[in-house]
Amino acid sequence: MAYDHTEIEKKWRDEWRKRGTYRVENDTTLPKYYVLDMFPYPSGAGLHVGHPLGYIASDIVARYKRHSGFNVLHPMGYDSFGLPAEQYAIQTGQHPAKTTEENAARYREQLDRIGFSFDWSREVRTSNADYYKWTQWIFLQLFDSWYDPKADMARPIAELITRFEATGCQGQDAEVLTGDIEEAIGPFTAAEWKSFSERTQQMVLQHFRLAYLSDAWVNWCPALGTVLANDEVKDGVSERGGHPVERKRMPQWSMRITAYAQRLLDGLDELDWTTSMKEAQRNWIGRSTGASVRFALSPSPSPEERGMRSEVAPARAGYFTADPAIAGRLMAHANSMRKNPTDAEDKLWQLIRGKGTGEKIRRQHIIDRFIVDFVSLPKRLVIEVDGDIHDLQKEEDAARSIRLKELGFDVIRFTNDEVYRDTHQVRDKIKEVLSKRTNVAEEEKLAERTDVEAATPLPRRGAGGEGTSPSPSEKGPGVKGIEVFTTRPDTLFGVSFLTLAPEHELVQTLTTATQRAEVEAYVKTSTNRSERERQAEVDKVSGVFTGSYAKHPFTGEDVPIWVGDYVLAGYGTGAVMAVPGGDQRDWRFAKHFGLPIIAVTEGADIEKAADERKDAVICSEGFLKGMQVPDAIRRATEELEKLGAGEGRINYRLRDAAFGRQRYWGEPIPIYYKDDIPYPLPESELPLVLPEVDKFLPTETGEPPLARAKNWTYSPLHRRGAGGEGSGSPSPSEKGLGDEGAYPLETTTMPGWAGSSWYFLRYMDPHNEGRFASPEAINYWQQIDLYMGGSEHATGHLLYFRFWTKFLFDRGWIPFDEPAKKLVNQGMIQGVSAFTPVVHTHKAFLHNSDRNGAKAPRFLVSKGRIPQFQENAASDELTSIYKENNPGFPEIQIEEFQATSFLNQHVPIALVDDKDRLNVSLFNDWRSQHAPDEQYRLFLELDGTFVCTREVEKMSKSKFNVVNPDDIIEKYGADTLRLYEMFLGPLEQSKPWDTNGIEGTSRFLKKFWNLFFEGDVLSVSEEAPTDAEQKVLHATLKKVTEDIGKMSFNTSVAQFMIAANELGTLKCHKRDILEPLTIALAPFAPHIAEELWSLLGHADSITTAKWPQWHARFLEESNFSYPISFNGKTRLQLEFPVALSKEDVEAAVLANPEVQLRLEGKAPKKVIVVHKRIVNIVV
RNA sequence: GCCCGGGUGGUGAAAUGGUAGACACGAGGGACUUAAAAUCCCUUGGUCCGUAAGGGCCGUGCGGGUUCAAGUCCCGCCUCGGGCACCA
Repeated sequence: MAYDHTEIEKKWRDEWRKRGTYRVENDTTLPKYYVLDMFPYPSGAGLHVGHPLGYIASDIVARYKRHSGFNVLHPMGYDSFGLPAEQYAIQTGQHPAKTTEENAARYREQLDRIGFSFDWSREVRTSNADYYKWTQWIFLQLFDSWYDPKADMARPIAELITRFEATGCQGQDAEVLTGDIEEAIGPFTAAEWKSFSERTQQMVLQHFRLAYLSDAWVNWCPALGTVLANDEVKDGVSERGGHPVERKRMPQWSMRITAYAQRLLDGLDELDWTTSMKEAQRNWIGRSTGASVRFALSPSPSPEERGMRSEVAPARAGYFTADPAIAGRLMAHANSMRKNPTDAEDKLWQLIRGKGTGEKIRRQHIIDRFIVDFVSLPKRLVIEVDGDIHDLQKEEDAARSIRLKELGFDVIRFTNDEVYRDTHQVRDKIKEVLSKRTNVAEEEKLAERTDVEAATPLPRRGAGGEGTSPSPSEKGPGVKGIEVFTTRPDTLFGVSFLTLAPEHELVQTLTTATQRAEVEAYVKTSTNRSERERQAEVDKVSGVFTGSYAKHPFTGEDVPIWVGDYVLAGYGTGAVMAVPGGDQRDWRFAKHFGLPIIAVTEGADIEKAADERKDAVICSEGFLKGMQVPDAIRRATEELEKLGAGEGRINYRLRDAAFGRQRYWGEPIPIYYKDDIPYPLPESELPLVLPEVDKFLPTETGEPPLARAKNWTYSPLHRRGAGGEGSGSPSPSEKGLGDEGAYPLETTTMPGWAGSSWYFLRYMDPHNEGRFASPEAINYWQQIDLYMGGSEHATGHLLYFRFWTKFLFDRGWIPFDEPAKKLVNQGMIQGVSAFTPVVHTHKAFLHNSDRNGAKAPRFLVSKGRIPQFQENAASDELTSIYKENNPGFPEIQIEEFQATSFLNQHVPIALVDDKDRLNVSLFNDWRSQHAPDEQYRLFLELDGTFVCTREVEKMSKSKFNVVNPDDIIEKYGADTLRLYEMFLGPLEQSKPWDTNGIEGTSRFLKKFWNLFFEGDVLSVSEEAPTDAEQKVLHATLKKVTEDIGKMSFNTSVAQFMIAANELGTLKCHKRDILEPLTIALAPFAPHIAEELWSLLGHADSITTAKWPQWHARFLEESNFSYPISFNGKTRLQLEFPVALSKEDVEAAVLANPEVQLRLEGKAPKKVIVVHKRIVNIVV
């Protein structure tokens, strides 16, 4: 009977479905094994042959483990929220849910055809509300948690509040602060905490929550209309689509992954992941040890020089780090100023509040880094009432106005006197100005945004606001100066200047009047430059002097402070101590601006370059002179600590992860705003279902698409959902929120990585309605034993995945803190692309010729004729064609006709045969469909064929090199496809797909099938196997068993081939051989194995069969054929009994006449005999 | 620039320091066949000597080294792929 893959595979697909063969129970009596493939995004393009590679490998392991007595969890589902479906929705108006559904159905169909043992009853999709309910729930847990560095774990935020109420946040306790704000928040007492308004308290808490709202620099991608996480940006463009990305500051939900930096690093040590994967994560986390060094400011320049109040600068200078604390204080201050307005302010407020001017006016509002007295956000008008103090700071006010102007605000000022004299007149004046101003289209957005800003203590906000004169606690000992981070404190004596990032918050403060214009211009241009531009110009040195000086902590000398964009705002403190003698970047900066370069290490040639060696001796003057670098680092750190000018410090490159997306197709963030402060939706309100919208675009005012939804609000007293029915009584906490009505809901949605950060847990218990997964299920299944997926997820998914797992562990929801014990990356299967060389017409025609409107077809040149073209031999031919096509251009001067340069144009690989010959008629058909308007000419070989070129590259639709598994399956069957993908080479390696090779595995299956048949009749004998047959069987079982353990599937397939070939030669049709072999083959080729199994008379599925053990006794040989080598070169083979001792082998070898002949009578210097291996004779 | 991987026939590749190229594709030759497909058999790293049987030499990116023995270990380079990148 011939092997009919189509019929067999269909039969067993149906049968498996019917029988529920792959259904997995949470059966706790069996040992468990959890095999997981990385979550696929169901793209519209469907699967190509590269996608299933990892799935096949993991399926083999899953099936093998099942044969070996494990209860195996091997689920599949879809990461079904994401940008492509949404982009498609924007273009076509199709709801992303619909496209996603269709794509998933197509994926399912394709996956089913390959014969995977997935338990589809456990399928999860991130876009299903019963799934994302729990994604939202986890978000709420993150929002409700802070990271306690003392316990080194996440804790409920309630504990923090209790602590604040009891002891405030002081001294040692201030260390509790994590991440960006670690050092920034000023201490406060319990009493102060209690006196804070609800608003202020919530803002302080934002600094601690693991999911928090802040104003942050983000990667904004205008083309995608959303922010991107760092790992989604590659080389300054978006990973998806390659759109430019710019830096932008905006309110943003973030995840405090930085709190976990050290644990994410440490955890790697115990994981069985590839080194490259671990290295990528280590790199991304980027831990570096060094010291923080504080440079006090040199005596401040006079107020005139500085252009601002002298007391502000040093005080502010105490708050040098990325500085939410100041903002926190600023807000608190703004609040208190609202409560304690000046008389004039209050007088005016009473008139203009409410609808007094026809516009909503806010008072004491933070804009950028200033608190303004009054503002109309929609009309972008700032109203200032100046007290006497302003007379002293005209210049600062001017600077402030400039900054506000940049942001689109105009400022009108009134003096106290004016207000006192006639408040109404002032009001009318304001009304008049307001009425002339156009309402900024983004009214709503702006109002919200700035409110959020105001509600959020912002990093790097600080200096400059009037009335923010520092409290006593901000002055005094707290004043530290400029803090820098360095990994080389040993080079401190080589510091010749400091450099601040242009975004550094002290730049404004430190800039002297004379330098102001230059600095501001510089800061402006460098912040406006896109990331890409900045990256492209890394070799360009730029910077500007602020005019100020800092004090060297050891020498006390004045060190000039510069601004330079080679310093990154986001790393360390955004400031560096420049050691041009020891750091190449500093060196280039110093060279460029003629700053002094001090040699720090012995033997350095500082004229040529900085010396960055770490195995050197310090030579700069000072107490470190003569010390080895590592010793000097230690000593310098100690000295800094003694002086209170710094301390040892560890820095991470890892940034907090941007979490919100200004997009529709994602999980809604379960947050509502009351008084602009984010509050968590009560758990009972989950899931917060993604609302329907009329369009999937941002609103006219630039708000995310969710803002289009009707009633996108939350009313504590009226339950959301299901038409307001069953309005259960609100919980006490809900009551506490008051009943003012509907609060706006958050309009950004979660990023793609949210749902995929915990999906492995849901598979354990996918239908649980009361918990993300039951503790029983989690305790049983535990961690993933084998996680299979692409290495491109090294710094994105896999880091967040580990982060959420650690978090859930901290809060006691799961009993382990790493998701996947073993990780294997399958390589990429590349495509083979075919190209037709095309004459580069610009080179050919446009040379020195007037060519307006001239047309020419594309000249496609067969590979073999290229040399002829390059020698210009075809130019007459081309010229005539060119003239033919341009009858209106009789006088075209084709001065020099050269077709020396060729471009490669993709053609579908399917149109090219295995000798690279193009099927011209199919090609013509394809062209007429694909580019009907474009003319072309083919230049054939002399034999009339057209030969293409080939290249291996990524498999993708646009390169016309995609091979669809469906086609392969139709022709050869799924089992052949599975075997071939495994046979192609080592799993981890990337390799090109070449369909030609598939014949080999296809033949193998036929041969294997034929072992069971004689002619057309099933013929399996019950005869006892011979030793030779047993040897084939057991050698195969041994090899395959060992290879599966090593995930070396290509060699196991080769071994199956050897077995089939040898058993074929032996004409073996014996059950005792074939049956175990069939079980061993089952994980690789499940359909044919299942069919043969049933033909062997089994009613049960082969998947329940026990894995056959191999026995060494069948592999024992009585003789071994020793290779006899002379000086390591094998010359002959001699067979001896295995039992023969080394000495006997040696004697026998030397006695051999051929060996004697080769020795030419000389005695060998040495004879090495390795038992059952080799004999080497040294002569 | 830094950090990871790789580099073996025409191709995909195999090889606990112990016979380099298993297995497969492709190619060449042959059998069966009216023919083709399918199937089966033989040859297939390069090169030289030989009519032949057979034999010699060279070969795992390059150059050194360790060893009785190196694709495998060590040192230095070249090169391809991936990750990170003014990260102080």
